[in-house]
Order: sequence, then structure tokens, then C-alpha cells
Amino acid sequence: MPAEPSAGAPSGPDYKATLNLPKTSFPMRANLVQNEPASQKRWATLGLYERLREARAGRPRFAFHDGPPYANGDIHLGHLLNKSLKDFVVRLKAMEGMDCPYTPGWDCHGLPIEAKVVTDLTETGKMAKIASLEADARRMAVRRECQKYAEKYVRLQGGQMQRLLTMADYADPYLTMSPRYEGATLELFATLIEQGLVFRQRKPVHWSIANRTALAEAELEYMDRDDLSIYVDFEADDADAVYDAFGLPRAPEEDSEDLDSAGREFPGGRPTVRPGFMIWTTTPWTLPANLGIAVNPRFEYALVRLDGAVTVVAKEMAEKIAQIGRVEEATIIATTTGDRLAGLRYRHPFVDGPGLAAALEADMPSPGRSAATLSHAGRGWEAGLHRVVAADYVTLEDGTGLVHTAPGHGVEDYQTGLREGLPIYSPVQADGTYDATAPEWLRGKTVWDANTLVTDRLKQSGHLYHAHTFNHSYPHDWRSKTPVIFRATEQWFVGVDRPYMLPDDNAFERNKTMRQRAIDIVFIEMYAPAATPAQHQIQQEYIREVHEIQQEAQEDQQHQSSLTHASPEELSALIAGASEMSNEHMLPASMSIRFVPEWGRNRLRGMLESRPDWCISRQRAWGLPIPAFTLRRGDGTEATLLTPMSVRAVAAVVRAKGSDAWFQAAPADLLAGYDAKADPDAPPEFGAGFDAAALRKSEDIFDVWFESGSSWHSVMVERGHGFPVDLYLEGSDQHRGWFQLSMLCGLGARGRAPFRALLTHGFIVDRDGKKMSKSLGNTLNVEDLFKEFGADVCRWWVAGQPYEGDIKVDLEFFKTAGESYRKVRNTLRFLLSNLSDAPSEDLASAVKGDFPPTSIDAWALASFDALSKTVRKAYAAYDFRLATQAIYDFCNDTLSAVYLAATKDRLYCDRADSVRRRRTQRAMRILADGLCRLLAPVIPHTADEAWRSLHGEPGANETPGLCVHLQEFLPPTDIRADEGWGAVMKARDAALVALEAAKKAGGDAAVENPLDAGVALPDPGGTLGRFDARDLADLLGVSRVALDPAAHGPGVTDLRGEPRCERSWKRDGTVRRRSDGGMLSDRDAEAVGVS
RNA sequence: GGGCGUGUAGCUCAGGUGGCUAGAGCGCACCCCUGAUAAGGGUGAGGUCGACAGUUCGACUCUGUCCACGCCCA
Repeated sequence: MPAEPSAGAPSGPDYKATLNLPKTSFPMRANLVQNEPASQKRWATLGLYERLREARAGRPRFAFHDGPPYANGDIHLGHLLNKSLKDFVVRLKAMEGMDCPYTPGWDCHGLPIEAKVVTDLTETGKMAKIASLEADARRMAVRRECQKYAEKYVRLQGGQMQRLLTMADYADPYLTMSPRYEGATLELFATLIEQGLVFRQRKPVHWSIANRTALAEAELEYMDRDDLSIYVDFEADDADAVYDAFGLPRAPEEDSEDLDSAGREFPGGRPTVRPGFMIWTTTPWTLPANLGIAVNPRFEYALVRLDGAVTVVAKEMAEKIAQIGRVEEATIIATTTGDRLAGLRYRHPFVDGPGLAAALEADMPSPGRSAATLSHAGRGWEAGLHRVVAADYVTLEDGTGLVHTAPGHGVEDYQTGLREGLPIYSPVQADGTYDATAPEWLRGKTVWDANTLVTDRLKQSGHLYHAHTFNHSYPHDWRSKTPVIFRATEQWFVGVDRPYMLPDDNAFERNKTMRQRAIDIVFIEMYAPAATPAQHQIQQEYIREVHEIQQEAQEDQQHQSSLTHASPEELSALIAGASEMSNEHMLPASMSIRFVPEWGRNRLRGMLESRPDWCISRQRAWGLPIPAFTLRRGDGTEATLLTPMSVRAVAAVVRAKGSDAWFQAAPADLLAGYDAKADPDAPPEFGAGFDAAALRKSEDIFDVWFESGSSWHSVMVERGHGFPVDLYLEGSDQHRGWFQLSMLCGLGARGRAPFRALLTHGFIVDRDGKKMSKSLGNTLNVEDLFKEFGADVCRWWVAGQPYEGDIKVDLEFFKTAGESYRKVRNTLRFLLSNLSDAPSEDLASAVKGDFPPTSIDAWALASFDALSKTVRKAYAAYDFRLATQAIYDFCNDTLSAVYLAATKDRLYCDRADSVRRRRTQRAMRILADGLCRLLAPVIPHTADEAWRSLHGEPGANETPGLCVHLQEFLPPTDIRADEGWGAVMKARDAALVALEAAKKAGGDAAVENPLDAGVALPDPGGTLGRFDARDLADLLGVSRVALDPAAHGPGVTDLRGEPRCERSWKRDGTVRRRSDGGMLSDRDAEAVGVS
């Protein structure tokens, strides 16, 4: 290294003390773990949420609605993600100047809590005592424990969510178990009843015979059990129809007079015996309820001869079945596909089909106006019992490929039954014995005895092909450890395929079903001009379909007589309007839903298309009761009271006393506000006046999804926070859950979706993309993350995620987020530290200050305007990743690497009040202020900490009202930067490469320190000439810049031969020995005050 | 098995309507600074764009099949 010219000379004064070095109270180390709780406390003292609502009163409203998490357990990474995103939204809308109510809520009812509580009570021995109580008292005892449990977790999670620094109304959250919420939910339910959307129907559920109760999936325990496995041959009703299906030619001389007698057969012709359909089952006791045989329409079925008999089985299974039956002769006569078999009839081996049909017909509830009696009118079983039906779920894994179907005793059977119009028939009573509709020899017998009784009977009648004992895994009641059965019970439903009509419906919407309305709204573009021929075709088909359905609805006026309809002309006009792509909107555009990301639209639509009627009843204690009453008629049957008026009467009681009242009060008290005589919907048994003492309260509670699906009403409408809601923001699983069910509730009561926009995020997975689970041990504890990184770092990490898809998580990623957070923090710190001696002035006057377009400050401020625009646009699109990345890049590149590096010299070395130093300070104040605001939605603690440091008087920590979260985003400064800045930055890049090359030159020629270098820049257009050469030198970090119009690239000069300023370390050509004995440049000499 | 998604440098991710040497940050390597210092700055090396087939003059981008992963169903 060459000797410094000053080396060896007597060292001059120590100039460090004469510099304006950075100074700030804003520490480099965030210490979030300690400081965030202090912010939390400060905001609480300030009453930040309330203050902000007050300040924004009368401003445009942004109605965000928080979906209720389940009040169970600690918050996990999913909550961290979800709640952070929600808080970003609310805070950024507030920064946009909007009024943003944010009521956090919890889902408090439901089985998981009840199950946990019952387990705990059982383990502590308290359950035995509770079990001895009378029913209502027993439920109340369990409910009290459940409530305590839910309250505990609401408190716990609420604390954790506040620790995450979310800003919401934690003083008054919504709880689905609170009386106000429950009452409002019942009122919404009344509205749905009014629309004729609520009805009662049978549905098979897991049933514990021991406890006489329905069980949820979570209450089942699978244990091995021996059962009879039997193969049964059901005789075909019409043998020729079967042979026709297999394409067997009829024998010319045969007139199929007597197929049962052994006649002659000719080769290739049809057998002379009656064929059968062979099924397999492990629950012989369900055979009395058999109403159909399901085949897969795509499978190949074989007509096989098994010794003397002829039967139909899946071709693939034929050989195996022959082996099982140990038949001597097994030949395949012909094959056909399942779809050709559908519709064929068979004879039940021991049930009289027509007799059963008549009995079931008589049992059908009659149509009427009361919700309770609205059953599936028009859905009879004209097509007949005991026939072959098609079903896709039929597999070839075991059995025969033909599946015994009893709609009252199996989930798939039930769905098939609904689709095929088979009754949901279950002759089994609550105690597991057969009722009077069963064959006489089974009546009063239990289903377990029936297994052998049925098998013996089939054997005697010759229908049993094979029977053996079979060990398999079978669901048991987790408490009694006894096997459970599937049994159809009466449940409440909300019908998605029932036409209804709301006051605001236009002709197009009138008499559409929930499903149609929902799909219309999700796909509102259906009525927008089609972009492609394919789209146009889809539109046409869809519109035609709607037309047909509406016409059907018009024809079927059984229970809809009061509804009016679009006239065919009116409808045609509307449809014609749509098909001609006119501007006529069939649905108001205001009904449309924005999906973020857009594919949520397809997902929600798919789920709406495939969803069955919504079963809203459960047989549990911990929930909101379905306020129905029953009255025993003289003939032993029951009449049900559930009308809009009766429900509203109970709702009033629940509002006042909570749903506990249902279990504690007598029917007369619950119905105190109800006058049956004034209720046009009351069933006749009630309308004439009735004895309240004879009423029985329903033991059903609501599906928790009904409660949460009503939240737009029970929270947002109830509290006056706005309807429809502007945004729902949840995980993508909620397309089936909360989004869809909120939509159904909204459609039923208001005819529209309760939300204007749906934002969904993906799920947290581990670093390898595998799902998180405790058993895999790949989870991270959120409290630990708070302790290790602090909430702001966690939030910064969330903001950086592309949340549309799965989100990979690993401790490493939080460390990385912490690093990038520190980068932003340090940039803020450096800005603040250079403002310690800046005169405080309000920003407005600073903005109006003089920033010449060629000043580096104008460049920085114009860049900030651009950033601000990008960030606010990204925020508006909920693209937090883009927003925070832009902020990060701005801090890292624009500020740290360029602006702050270039202005260091003037800030440190200029006279404190030099024009250009003060100008830079003014710019830096605007930058610091603006950055705090842009960062506030994402890292609320850090933004506020910096804000207070920036704006506080000395001792700022005592300034209580100082808070960035009461501010709004800054309008653009509109400061103009010279068009030449692009060229300057390009020249800078080229110069930096040249300097790097100079460094690597090796030996004595290597100029390692840029301050030892001067650079000559080419300036072909003369652009650079407009700029101050000192600014250019600072931008390159060199001592001196000269312009060389003739040069092709930047030229680096070694300045080590020139003296170096002992204060600024620059070799700018003005450095000489000064009066104080030091070597100083002109600028530094002036700053120090020497000559 | 079905519906909706995702798969691009070591890591996390960008890449309308197909077309110049596929981008960013982190990390890494080398270097500078020591007056933002448990900081700051510079330069640079990393990719057969999940696999296979097809359409095309040309595909990360379009089509099909397959594989892996996630959510929701069955």
C-alpha cells in the first residue's frame, strides 16, 4: 500500500467531535418480546380501537366480518396466518381513512367441547351423578361445564390474538353462546321458516341402542366384531326383462309360459329358470328395509349359471362367488353393462312390496303451510320399490357388485334413496326392535337377534346362497362400548332445492331455489356478454335450464299458492335480453362477489352444485335448541309446532335469558309471547287452542354451522356494522363451511350473499409441503414464536407469504423474516438518527420546501411517491407480499444503498445548518413519516415505536396520544425529479462495475477504497452536466467526479497522490493544511470554522 | 375415485393474451468500509422452468396423460 501523504506528519486535531453524527432513541435491537406488550398496554390505555372508531365516525365504512374460530385449544399457525391477514386488512382500511368495525368472535357450541367435557366428567367420576338426573337437568349440568370450558378458551385465545397485536373490539366480542347472539340466530331461523325452506325428514344416523341416542362420528370407536356375512339371491320380477337386458334371444317355440318348471333350453337361448340378483351384506338385519339393489352403470355384469340357479353378479366377481358357494358348474351365459340393468324389478324374499308401499304412503305427512309438515311433496315412489338402481359408489372390492340398498340404514343408501325417490324407510325403533311395519316374525325382536332370524328364513325359502361368520372392524358407542347401528330418524333440514320468493325478487329470481340463486350469484358473469362461443353456449344451456325449472315451479303450486311468478313473456324477454348480451342485468351487479384468488369462484360453485339439503339438527346438549314443540295426537302420532311466530316468541325468551331457558323453563313460559289463535301457520292441533302443559320440547339442537352461518345477521346486522359485509377472509376449507353456509342463510333471508368479497388462504404445511400434525411432530408452537421472534416479525413473515396456496413453514423462515425485518428497522433507525438536530416543522410546509429536480432529495421523494402508490395498490388488492416486498426493496436499495449512502457525507460533514443538509433532513423526515404509515398495517408495534420516536418531544415516551394508528396514509408529495435521473443511475451502475475492476487490478494499481478514486463519466447527451458534480461523487461513493464527453465508459483515476481531508476522508482537490494544523477540504474548513 | 389448487435457481417466490442471453430477495463466494458497527456498501457464481407426449417456425407460458403435495368431498 502506498504511503499516505499525511502519514508521518504530525496528526492534526481529532475532528470526530465536530461531525454531526447520527443519534436516536430508536434502538437497533428491537427487543420485541419485551416492548410489544408495552405497546399493547399503551394502546389499551389510549383506548385505540374506540378512539379510532370515533375519529372515523361518518367516514366510509369498511365492514369486515371475522369468522369465529372454535373456542378450543391454543392458537396455532393457522390462526397466526388468518388473524394476521385480517388485521392487515382492517388496519390498512383504517389508514385509508375508513371506519372499520372489527368484532372478533368465537364458535362456542358443539360436539368437540361437549365430548371433551363429558370425558373429563367421566374421568373425575362426576358423570355418574349427572347421569342419574332427569333429562333437562342432566343437559344443564353438562351445558354449565361446557360454558365454563368455552369461556376459558375464549379468554386464552383472545389473549393470544391480542398478543399478536390485532386491533379489534376485544372488550365486546361475539360469542355464539351469548343470549343476544342466540336470540338473533333464532330470529333468522324464523325468517327461513317463513320462506318455507325448513322441513323435517328422515335421515340415517349412527344410533346407540344402549343410550337411545344419535352419535356423531367423533363418538364412535371402531372395534372388531364377528358378524354374519351372507350372499342372498333376490328373484327377478320379470325374467324376460332380465334376459332382454343381457340380449338373449327368445326361443321361437317358447312363450315363456312357465319359467319355473324345468323346460327345454336351446343352445344360446335363455334359461328356463327365473334369474336372480345376488347381493352381499354383513348386516342381515337391514334386509327387511331393503328397497333397492344398486349396480355401477359402468361395470360389466354377468348372467351366471351356478349349478341349477341363474343369477346376476359383476363379471369380475363371478369366479370368486362360485368358489365361495362351492358350486360344481359355473358358467357365464351372457354379459351386459350395469346401466342396462337399472330399472329392473325384483321380488323381496320376505317383504310384501305393494303392502309396504301402501303402508308408507299412509304414513306420509300431509302437505301444509307449517314448516313442520312441509315434507318432500311430489317426491313419491311412483317408480316403485324393489328395483335395480344405478350408483357410482358401487365397487368390486368385495361382495357381488350388486349392493343391497336400504335408504333408512346407510349413508350411501340414503343418498341413492333420495335420488331415486325411494322412501327413507327404517322399521327399527329407538330400542333396536322392529316396529309394526316389519314382517310379523320380526316385530319386537332386536336387530341382533334378527341377524340369525333373517338368515334362517332366507335359508328356508331358498334365497340364501352362502353364509359365513366374518370378523370386521365395526363402529361402537365410545361410552357403552356397544355396537351402533345406522337408523333413520327425523331430522330438520333447510332445503336447497325448494323454490321460494322474497319481496325484493325480480322476475328472474322469483321462485328460484337456494341452489339456483347461489350459483347465479357466484357466476353472475353468466349474464354478462359472453367472450367466446363456448361461453355463450354454456350461458344458453344454463338459461334454458332455469327456464324449465321455473316453469315446473309454476305448475307445482301445492304449497306455494301465494307466490307470484314471472309470466312466460316476462321471462322470455329477460332471457332473450341475456342471450342477446344486452346491458340488461338479470341480477343487479351489486350482488356479485369478488373472489381473491379468483379460482375461489369455481370452488364455491362446485360445492353449491353438489351439496345435499342441509341437515341442521343434532341430538346433543351443548348448542342452541331448535325451538320446536310436539303434541301427541289421539292416535299416538305427533303434531309439531315450529312456525315463524312460535320461533320468534321463543327467541324473545332466549334473548333475555339465554338458551339455557329452553332446558329450565316450561313450554308455557317459553311460549308466553305466543298466541296460537293469531298464528296463521299453526297446525290445526294448535290453532284451536291447546294445553301448554301437554307440549313436549324438542330435544334437537342446531348444527353449529347454522349458528356461525347466521353470524352476518347476529353480529353485523345486529350491531349495525353493515350489510352486506365487505369481506370474509378465511382458509380455503371454508368454501364448504362458513362461506357456503353463510351464503345459504343470506340467500334464504335476504336473497343475496351476505358478503361482497371472499378472500381465502391456503393451509400451513411443513418445509417439505407435508401437512402439519402433532403426530408427525412437525408443528411449531405460536407462543414460542412470540417469545423467540415477537409478533411483528411473525406478522412480517405472514405478509411475505403468497397465501393463495399452501404455506410452507419452518423455524428457519421466521429467522429469515427476522433478518429482513431488521433491515427495514435499521433503515428507519438511520433516518431517525439523522433527524436529531433537525428543526421540527410540520410536514406540509416541508413538502412545499424547495427540492430542485436535480437534487438527490427530489429523486428520493419522487421514488417514495412511486413506492407509496405501489404499496397502496397492492394493499387494495390484498397483495401484502407485493406491498412488503416493495417496502423492503425501497429500504434496501433506494434508501440504504443509494440515498442514505450518498447523503451521509453532507449529513455528517456539512455545517449543521447548511442548505443542502437541512434539505436532506426535510426529505428524510417525510420519508420516515411516510414509511411508518405504510408499515403500520403490517408491523404495528415497530411502526408506532418509530413514529413516536420521530414525532415525540424530548421524553416522547410520556406523550400518550401519539400513535401512528390514528393517522392516515400520506398523499403524494408530487415532488418532481429530473428526467435525467435514469441516466444518472445507469452511469452509477457502470461506474460501480469499473470501480470493482479497479479494485481487482492487483498490486499497487488496485484502488480498493472508493474514496481514493475519482471517476470520469461519459456524458454523450449532456444529461449528467445538469447535475451537481458533488452529488454525483457522493452517489458513486468516490471523492470526485468529472464528465468526459468523449469517453465510452467510466474511467477510474487513482487519487492517492492527493491529500486526504482528515475530517471527511475525501480527496476532492481542495484539501490543504488549515489554521488549526489539520488537513481539511474547503467545505470541512468552513464547517469547523478555520481558515 | 371426484372437485378446486400447487409444483420455476440451495431456500422463499415473480414471470397478462406462447418469441430477445428466465427475474427478485435470502443464502453462498470474493471484496470494501469501520463516523448506521451484534451495522453499512460493492461485484459475482447458481436454473434441462415436476415427468412424458402433442400443437407450433418457436412453449416456463397452450392441450393431453402421469407423478408428488394441500384443501374439500366420496
